[in-house]
Amino acid sequence: MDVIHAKSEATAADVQAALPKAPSYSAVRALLRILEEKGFLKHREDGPRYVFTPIESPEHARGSALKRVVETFFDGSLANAVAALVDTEKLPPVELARIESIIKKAKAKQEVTR
Amino acid sequence: MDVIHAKSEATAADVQAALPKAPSYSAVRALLRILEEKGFLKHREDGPRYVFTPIESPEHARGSALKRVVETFFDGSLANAVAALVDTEKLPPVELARIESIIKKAKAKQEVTR
DNA sequence: TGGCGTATGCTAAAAAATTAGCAAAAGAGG
DNA sequence: CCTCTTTTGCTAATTTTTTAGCATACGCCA
Repeated sequence: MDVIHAKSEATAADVQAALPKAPSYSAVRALLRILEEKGFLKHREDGPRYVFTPIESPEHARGSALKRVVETFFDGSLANAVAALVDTEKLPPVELARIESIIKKAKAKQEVTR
Repeated sequence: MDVIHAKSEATAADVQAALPKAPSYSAVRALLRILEEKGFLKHREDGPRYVFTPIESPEHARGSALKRVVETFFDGSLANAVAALVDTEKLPPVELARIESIIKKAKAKQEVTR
């Protein structure tokens, strides 16, 4: 699932290649079929092969994946999460600047609404 | 797994209760046993019951879970992720302030090192 | 157009997860 | 001390996932 979200779309071979502990090709194909039956994926035919895409919109998938991690591991606090990543990774200055600017905008918006 | 990370420790009943689409109690017990065999969990006995805890440290689990989501869904950019959450949720001002302060500190640190 | 590589459809078998259920042990509370 | 509840140990059956493999279809390219 995540593989397909990450790539937007993928074939059975793509999924298998992207998986670190890849099961057999047969298993991947079966799984994709099942995920489609369950309504998580759809496929279109591209020449000889099936290209699978998620049903869930990227925006929604992103939001819920991130929210879940923040709630599960960071006590629901985005600040905690940011702190962890800032600590671990050396974020490029551009990233820092962007985050800063996002926060500023959010604060400004709240000022207005208040 | 995530349930146990979220709670730091949990019994079979805890896990089942925390799971939205909970399988049977038997399945939960079996799964915990398997996860322990595979080296993801350990347990201690607390009176009559087993209390399971993760092998992986909370810090490490947090870091990799977050990093995975950021890479899978946000193109590796923490800024993108922050933007998404800021958009979706109305973050409390305290959170915004904390993030801002974290970023400032990170920038300061980079200045020095440069 | 003929051959080659790749993908699917399908089937059957093997492995793993899920389930149910009962006996036994431990703690709690009267 | 006895009973009730909770939880594990264990077993057996069912369901689901994973696997292998073959026939068939499609596209590519010499």
